[in-house]
Amino acid sequence: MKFIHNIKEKVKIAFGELYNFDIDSKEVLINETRKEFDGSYTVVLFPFIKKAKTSPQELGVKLGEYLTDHLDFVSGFNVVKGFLNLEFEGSFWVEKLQSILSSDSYGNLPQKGEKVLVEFSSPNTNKPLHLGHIRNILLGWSTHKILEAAGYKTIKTQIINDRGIAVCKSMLSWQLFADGATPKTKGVKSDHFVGDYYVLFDKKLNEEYSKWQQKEEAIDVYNSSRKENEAKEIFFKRYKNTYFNEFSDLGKQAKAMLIKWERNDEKVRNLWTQMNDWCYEGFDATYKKIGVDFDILYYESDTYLLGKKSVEDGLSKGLFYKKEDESIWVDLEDSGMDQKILLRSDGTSVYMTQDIGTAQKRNEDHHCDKMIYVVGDEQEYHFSVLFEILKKLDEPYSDGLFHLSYGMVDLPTGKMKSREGTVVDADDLVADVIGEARVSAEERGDIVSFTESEKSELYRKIGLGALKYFILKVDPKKRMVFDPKESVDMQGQTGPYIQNAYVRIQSVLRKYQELKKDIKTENYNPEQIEADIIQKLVNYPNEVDIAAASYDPSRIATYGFELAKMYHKFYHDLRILTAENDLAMAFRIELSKCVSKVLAHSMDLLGIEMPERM
RNA sequence: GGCCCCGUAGCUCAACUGGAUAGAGUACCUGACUACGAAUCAGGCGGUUACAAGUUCGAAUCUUGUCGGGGUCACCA
Repeated sequence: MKFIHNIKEKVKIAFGELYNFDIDSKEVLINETRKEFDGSYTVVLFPFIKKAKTSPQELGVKLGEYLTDHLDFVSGFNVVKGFLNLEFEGSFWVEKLQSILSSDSYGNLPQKGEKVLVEFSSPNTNKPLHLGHIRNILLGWSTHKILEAAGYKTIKTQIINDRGIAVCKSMLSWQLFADGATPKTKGVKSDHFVGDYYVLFDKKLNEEYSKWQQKEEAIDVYNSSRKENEAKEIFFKRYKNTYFNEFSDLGKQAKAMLIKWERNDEKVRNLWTQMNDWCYEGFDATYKKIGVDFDILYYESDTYLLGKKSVEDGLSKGLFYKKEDESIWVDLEDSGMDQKILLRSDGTSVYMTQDIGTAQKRNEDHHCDKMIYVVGDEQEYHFSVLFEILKKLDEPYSDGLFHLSYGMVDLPTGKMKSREGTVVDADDLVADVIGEARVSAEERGDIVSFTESEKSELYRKIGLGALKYFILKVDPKKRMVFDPKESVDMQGQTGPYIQNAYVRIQSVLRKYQELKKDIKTENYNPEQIEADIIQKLVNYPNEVDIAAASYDPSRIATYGFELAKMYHKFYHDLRILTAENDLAMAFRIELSKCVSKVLAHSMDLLGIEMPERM
């Protein structure tokens, strides 16, 4: 977008020459002209009318004349209120198209020489992935693609929560109730198999809890700990966690198992390895289906002891403090936060300790300039605290930390609640969208020549294209409603709509191959819609840059739709292979090629693949 | 209750970070295939940007207050 910069510079010079005042060229605001007016780009004049001591109209005309005279690509102008609309030479757009066409990496920005680590997904190994993970995974994947395009080196990682009481629940449940069953003997996908025992644990615990509530012990607890007027039901709902920790037999067993795990008990460790392997096998299948992978994995079982040393170091430097009971804390009240515990009184670590250690380990491993954490917005406070602590510790990467916080995914019926069984399973979801794509594709019947495996590959591309677009088009930080019916729509602002624009172009290009004409297009004078499309194409690198800087894939999603929409209109209004003359045909082929390149590039940034036919 | 985020067409989302008459999709109504692919295109309907005040040339966007929704305030992760 160098020419935008040139315009700004010329505006600065013009103000000096015409009105004798000086500005910074950065103060000049240039927008794309709204489509109800003539012109391509618009200079906003309001900020300068005081200094110019004239009316917006006169300033606009003077400046417009100056720019038309001094910039060869400006062919004319019009002034509406305080807006100077600049009209561009057709040859300018034709040249721009040529330069996009000849670039084989259009949309990839120059290398920035920085390395960024992107953490996403990060599941627990006690149940399969669900819709919430899907939003996380798609955002993380897309963010890494966008950063790569923007010139960063990236490392995709996750922290796998493979230990702790939740994992022990599944393990214990399997040990008590499975009677040696395996995913194979049950014929169930292996991560779902593990999840089933997690659910079963909760069921058994509830049974145990209900029985306990009849006992005298429970009634004593109720009478002594309830709030005023609190009904039994409500009290016991609230009390469940305490029950688990203090009275439950299953709870005792699970906690005993956790302790054995920490002591490296061979039997427990073997069971743990087995069940985690089942999870990983299932997760990998899901990742593969979605089309994502990771460069390096971190496991909580390896990292949960990290960070202690830094806390001790921080303590000796006086950054942290120790209470009488030997627990270690940090005081962040100067930064508007609380006091936070970093090490328990018994010397064991907490979540925060671990995250400090993990960040340091990652930096030692990869020397990152930035680290992006894709984690739901319920952990915003945790990450502001973490980042503040890392700053206090003077970590070299601490200015490059970012919590890519995204809103929860709701269903039309409300929140997803695992207890109420309304959680949308990731594998089911993926299977549904692919199934829906099959139905739509078969209705259209343009794929009879496809083999079975080509067909299923196509359904996968279309179904996932619909799903991914549906989720990524929403601004990450906003909570979103996921309507399963709308997520499989293939018309309107959807992934398949964009894929369809691409497919149409491929079809035209295939036919053009047979004609094989070689015509120079530099003398072509583009139609309005053609110039508009080129303007859109020219803006693409800028969009990539902004999306990278704001970690926001939804910008790319919107861009892709707008470009596809313009192309569909162009395709409808103008003829390509049967154009008025060979010059127009050649130009429109070039334009189509460029559009298909940018569509494919932008959708690739979202993890959406383009079929050649559909 | 303290702090943080959000509130835009019936529904799902935009609005280049303070710029023009707030735009798309969907749903509903209408028109365009003996067209290079109709998963398309064109038109209609739909808004006091939750409400109120303020800041200025100009506010969905910034400030304050009210109402409504969510999150978070563990020696859990």
